[in-house]
Amino acid sequence: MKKPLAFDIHTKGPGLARAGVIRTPHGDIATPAFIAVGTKAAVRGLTVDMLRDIGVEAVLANTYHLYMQPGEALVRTMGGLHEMMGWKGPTMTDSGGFQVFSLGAGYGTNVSKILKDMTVRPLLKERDEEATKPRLVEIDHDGAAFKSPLDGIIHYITPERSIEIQHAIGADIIFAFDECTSPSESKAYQREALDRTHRWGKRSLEYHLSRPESERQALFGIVQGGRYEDLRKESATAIGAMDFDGFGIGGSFDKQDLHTAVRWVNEVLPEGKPRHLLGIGEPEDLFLGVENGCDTFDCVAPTRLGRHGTLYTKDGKIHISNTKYSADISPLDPDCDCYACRNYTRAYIAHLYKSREMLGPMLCSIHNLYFIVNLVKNMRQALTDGTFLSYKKEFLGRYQAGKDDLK
RNA sequence: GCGCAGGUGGCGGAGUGGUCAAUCGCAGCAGACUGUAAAUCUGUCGCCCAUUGGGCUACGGGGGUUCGAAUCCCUCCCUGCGCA
Repeated sequence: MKKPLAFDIHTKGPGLARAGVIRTPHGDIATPAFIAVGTKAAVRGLTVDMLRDIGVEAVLANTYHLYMQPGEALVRTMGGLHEMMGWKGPTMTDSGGFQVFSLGAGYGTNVSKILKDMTVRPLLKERDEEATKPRLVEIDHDGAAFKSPLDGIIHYITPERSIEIQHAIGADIIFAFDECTSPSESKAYQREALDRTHRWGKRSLEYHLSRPESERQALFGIVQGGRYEDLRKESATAIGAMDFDGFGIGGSFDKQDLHTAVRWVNEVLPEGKPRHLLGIGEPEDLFLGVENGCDTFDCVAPTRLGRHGTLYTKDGKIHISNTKYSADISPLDPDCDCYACRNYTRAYIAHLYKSREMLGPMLCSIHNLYFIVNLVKNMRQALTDGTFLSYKKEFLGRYQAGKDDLK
C-alpha cells in the first residue's frame, strides 16, 4: 500500500537528537520543526502569507473545534483543510484528545498540563468529589461525551468517529484519539486512562487502515503515561508496536523533568518514525525535546502570549505593556529579523497594545512565532553543524539570565 | 435675577446618619498563560509605615447639628436645564 508519509533522518546526536525531513503530500517539513497552532483552521490573527514569511512549515488544526464549527461536512464542502484556509503546506489535526482534559478535568480549574512545583502535587482526592464540579466531558470505555459550549448539545466522540472527522478534514498528519490526563490525577487513574488510550489507539489505527484516506493521510499514535516512568515506557512499547506512521507524545508533565519523561519514551519508540511532542513550546523545553529525540512540536504559547502582550526576546520574556517600554524606541528584540522588529519600535507596539488596536496582537504574534519557529530551525542547523550543545548553552545562558524583568 | 437638578477617588457612576477609604465599570499598575473554554484571566488600585495590622487626609469651600456626617441644617462657590 502507498505510504502517505516518509521520514528521512540525516543527522543524529547529541543524545537522542536527530535532524531530518518529513515528506508529506503537501510538502516537506525539515525537522526538528515547530508547527504553528491554528486550532480552528486559522492561526489567530495571521494570514497564511504571514505564516510563510515567518517561516512556518506546517499548521496544526483541531478536530474537536472544526467538528463543532463549522462541522466536518462543511470543511469537506470547502475542499478540505488546505483549500479552506488557503494553506498549501503540510498540516496536522489533533484528535480532540486534549479537549478530553481541557474541557474535562481541566475545565473551570487553573490546572495546567504542566506541573511547575514539584513540592506541590495536588492529587485529586476522589473522582467522585470532583464529579460535582461542572465539566463538559464524560469519559467511558468507548469514548468521550462532549457537551458543546456553543449550544449545550452532547456529542459523543469515539476513536472511530475522531478518525472519520479527521479524514473529512483532510490534514496530512492526523492523530489517534487519546485521553490527555490532568497531572493532578492519581497514578491509579493514570493507569486506567492509559489502558483506555491504548485501546483507543488500536481502534483509531484499525479504523484508519480500513479507509482509503489512509493512503493520503498519515496517522500518529499517542503515547501517554503522565509523570510515571513505568507507564511512559509501557505506553511507548504498546503504541510503538502498532503500525502507526509516527507518534505523538502527549499528556501531563512535571516542568522539571519533562525531558526525562520524553527520553523514557523515545528510547523505546522505533527510531525510524517521526515523533511529535504535543503542546510543548517554551524555549527551554524545545531544547530538551530536541535533545531527547523529538522531531516536531506545536504550542499555543507564541500566539497566545503574543496576543496577551508577552514577547520572547533573546534576553528573556518581556511584557510589552509595562510602563518602561512606553518610550522605548528599540525593536522588540534587537537581534530579531521578523517583520515586527524590522519595522516597528517597542514604544509603538506598546501603544498599539494598550490602545487595543488589533495590529498590536498581530505584530506580537508574528514576532513570537518567528522567534520560536526560528529557534527550532537554528537548533536543526546546529545539529547539522554539530554545534547543538554549544548553541543550547549560549542561547539558554542569555535567555535565562533575563536582563529583562521576566524569566 | 428667579426656579429646578446637581457637585463623590484619574474618568464614569453607586452610596443618602454609624458596619465607608467609600459597590461597580473604565483607565492605570503588575502578574499568569505549554496538543487554544483564552484579543483571556488574576491581583492591585487615596497617602504613609506594616506580616496580620496601624496611622493620616478625604466625598466643591466654610460653618453648624450629632456620641458619630459623603449622608441632616446654614452659607458661599461652581455646573446643567428652564423661565425672565
